[in-house]
Amino acid sequence: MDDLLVTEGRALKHVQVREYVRTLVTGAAPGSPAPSERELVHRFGVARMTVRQAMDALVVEGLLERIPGRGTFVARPRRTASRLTSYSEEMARRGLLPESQTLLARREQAGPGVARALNVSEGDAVIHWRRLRRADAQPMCIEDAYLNEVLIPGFLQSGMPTSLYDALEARGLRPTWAEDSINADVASEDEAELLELTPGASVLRHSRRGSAGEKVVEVSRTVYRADRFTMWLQVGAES
Amino acid sequence: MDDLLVTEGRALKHVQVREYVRTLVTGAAPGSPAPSERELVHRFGVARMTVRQAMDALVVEGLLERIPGRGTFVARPRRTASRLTSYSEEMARRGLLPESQTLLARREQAGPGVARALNVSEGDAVIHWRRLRRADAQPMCIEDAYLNEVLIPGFLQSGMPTSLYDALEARGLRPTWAEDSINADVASEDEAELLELTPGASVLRHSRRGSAGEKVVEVSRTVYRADRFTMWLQVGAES
DNA sequence: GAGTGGTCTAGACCACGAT
DNA sequence: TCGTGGTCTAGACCACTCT
Repeated sequence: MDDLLVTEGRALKHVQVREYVRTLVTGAAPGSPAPSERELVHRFGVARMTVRQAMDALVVEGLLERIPGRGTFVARPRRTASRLTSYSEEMARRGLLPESQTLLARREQAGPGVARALNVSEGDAVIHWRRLRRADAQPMCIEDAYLNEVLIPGFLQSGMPTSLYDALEARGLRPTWAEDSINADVASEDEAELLELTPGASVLRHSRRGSAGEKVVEVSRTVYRADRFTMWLQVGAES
Repeated sequence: MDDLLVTEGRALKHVQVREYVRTLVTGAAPGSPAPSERELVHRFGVARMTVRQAMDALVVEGLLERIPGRGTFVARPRRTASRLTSYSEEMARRGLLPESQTLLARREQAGPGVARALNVSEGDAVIHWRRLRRADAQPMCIEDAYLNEVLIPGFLQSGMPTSLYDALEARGLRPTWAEDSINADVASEDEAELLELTPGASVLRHSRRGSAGEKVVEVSRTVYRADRFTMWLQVGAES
């Protein structure tokens, strides 16, 4: 939120110092020295506590590392839990070309399960979006996404986007938090036909409840061809 | 109030204030007010910047939340990515009784795949621990864990623990970071026999590379009965 | 108007690392 | 010895909330 003030001419001093140091430091190799606190005091004509406030923020961010008696240095990037990735991003990471074919996109009344997951009342309007997704032209998965229409009015009318997560991000609603469940199963007849499998072939089922802040924005169920898809994830955080 | 501080002979002032506030605040309901900064200034006879340093630390920890013009309050606990949980913890969470039967526990020479994953050289000594794991007396999964023997000397001789993660934790090596891969498959004949399945039944395969700090401490492959196991996980972090 | 947190100053002394 | 970050002081003004 402080960042918003940078565009204004009257940015807070500690923000000015922080952003100045950030530009110096982004892209620099881990271990490179940052300016010393006293150097920044002279450069900006501010008190040392102000400089420390600026540097503190960057240290908390994980961008800088202080070493008493030596100085302040660019920190080695910390490993943290994965950002939630969209299907497009996932496939791009694997070097595959993602494609999507909308099978269904309409308003529905929320059933009991979807209503509970989306934190809405049964019968409330939700958007149901079903897509067959391919990678390098081969069927990969079928995804049923349910969205809370109250949060994204006019979504269906605005033309369906390529990437759901990009569309949500444009509205400030990209999920940053998700509860997932994953299990192994076999394909139903309908699924097998769409995925070009024989019924009974192995599939991976993935359910997600994705939230942005306090709001549940997405509930989805995806069924993947097990022979083409292995889920990768990183969990935990470096101490 | 001084009573709390007696344990520390020469604690730093901001640490004294921080720990005093922490004791007041732990267990308090989210939204409860913390002492105001000026109140702490008077109580401890310190400068306000010192109090702010103390409170800043608790805010960064996620314990407190500042609301300008109103005060400082106990924060609602933040959602963060799951701690890495052991099998025992996972089953306990589901209300099931975990059991483990060691099928194999010995030193081996690392093969190419395990060596690469564990960051050791091919042929280095590794510990291979294979267990059949049950939940409420029913077969649940087979786990093959590989451990870097250099990090845990005497592990095999010390008697096998019930929980690998507890044993690693006792050595300061509990993984806090993992790279996982998950896919769906069918049981092999050997797996089917141990898991009391028919060959070809659905299973969930889970591979993990778990690290503590910079060290890779655990590489494991686990095969779960799909009819009894659904993986749950939480990803991302609240913004 | 009183109280709160947010920002900021202009100094100070300390422990520690490098030279 | 000199420079570094770590700690600390005793004030100040601001914007904001609550009553």
